[in-house]
Amino acid sequence: MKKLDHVDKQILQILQEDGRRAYTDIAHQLGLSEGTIRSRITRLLQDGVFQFVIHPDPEKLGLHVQAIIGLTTKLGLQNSVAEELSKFPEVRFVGAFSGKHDLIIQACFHNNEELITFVNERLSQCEGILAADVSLELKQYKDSFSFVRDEDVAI
Amino acid sequence: MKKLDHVDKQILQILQEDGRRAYTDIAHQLGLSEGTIRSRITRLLQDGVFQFVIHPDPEKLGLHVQAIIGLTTKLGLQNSVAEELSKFPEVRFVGAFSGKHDLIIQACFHNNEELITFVNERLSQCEGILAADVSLELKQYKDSFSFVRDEDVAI
DNA sequence: AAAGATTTTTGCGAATTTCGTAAAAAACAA
DNA sequence: TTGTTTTTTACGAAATTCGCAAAAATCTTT
Repeated sequence: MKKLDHVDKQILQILQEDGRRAYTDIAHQLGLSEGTIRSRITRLLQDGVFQFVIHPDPEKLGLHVQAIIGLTTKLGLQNSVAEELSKFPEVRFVGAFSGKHDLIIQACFHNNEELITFVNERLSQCEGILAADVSLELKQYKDSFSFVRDEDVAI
Repeated sequence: MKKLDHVDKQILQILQEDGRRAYTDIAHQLGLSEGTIRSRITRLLQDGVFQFVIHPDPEKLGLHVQAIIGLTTKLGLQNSVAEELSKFPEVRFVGAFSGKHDLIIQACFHNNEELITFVNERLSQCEGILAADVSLELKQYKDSFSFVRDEDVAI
C-alpha cells in the first residue's frame, strides 16, 4: 500500500464532511477529472483506508443510555474477553489499554434496565473478567470519525 | 419528529453496512420504489437521525497513537472544559460521565510526542482541569457507528 | 539522459441513478 | 363514510457513474 498523497487526503477530508458527495462534484472542487476521483476512491477502499458508513444519532434511535466500562481481566484472558465482547451489538468500541484498566469498552442501551442486564448477565458470564468499572454518560459533546485534520491536508 | 418505523430501520441497517448503496438498490432489496427510499432518507437527514460519513482507519492515516483520557474538572467548569476540548481536531470523543472521572475524552495522535505535547501544553493550558488520567490504546478490537441492531429491525 | 515499463489521468459514450413533480394510494381524523 | 393529510408510485429529464481505451505522467534501468 502506497502512502497517501495530498489528493487522497483532500478527498478524505471532503468525504468526512459528506460521505455522499458525488465524484463529479469532488472532481470539480479539486480541479481533477471524475475518473481520477473514482479510481482513487476505489483504491482507497481496496486498501482499507476507509469505508462509507453512516453516523446515526443514538438518541434518535432510542439509545438513551451510553456507558464507558473499564474492565480488569484475568491475566492471559484479555484477548479472548475482548473478542467475545466485540461480538455484542450493543458494544460499539473495544480496546486494550495501558493504565488502570486492561480493556475499555463503550456500549449503547435503550434504557438503564438494558445496561444493568448487560453488566449482570453478559459481562458476568464472560470468563476472565475480574472487575468492571462503569461510567454512565451524562452528556455527549463530541463523537466523530473525522480523523483527517486541516493541517494534514495543507500542502 | 415521528418515531422511526420498520422501513426506516431497515434503511439505516443497510446504509450502516454501506453508506453509498444506491436508492434504487435499497428499493429493490426492500420491495419499494426508489422515490420512497429517497423521500425517507431525505426526511431522516432533515430530522437529524443520521449523517453520511466515512470511517477512516486511523493507522492508515498515520495516527498510530490513540488514548482515552479521564479528566477531573474544577466544580462548575466541567461544561466549559468539555466545549473547549471538543474544538481540538485530535479529540474525537468528549463526554460528561458519572463515576471516577467528570469527563472522558478520546483522541488520536501521529506519535507519542504529539500525545505528550497535547497533555502538557493543550490540557495544562485548559483552565479547570485538575487531573488527567491517560490510558494508552495498545490494540483496537472494535470501533463502529453501527448502532442499529438486528433485533431492532426485526418486525 | 534516453528508452522502456508502469501507473495515473483523462475523455468519451453507454448504462444507471438521482431528481422533480404530479397522480394514485394509503393512512388518519372528523 | 367523507374529507384531509401523508406516503407511495410513476416517469421523463438531468446528472452521475461506469467501462474502457488513449494520452500523459511517473518510475526504472541502463
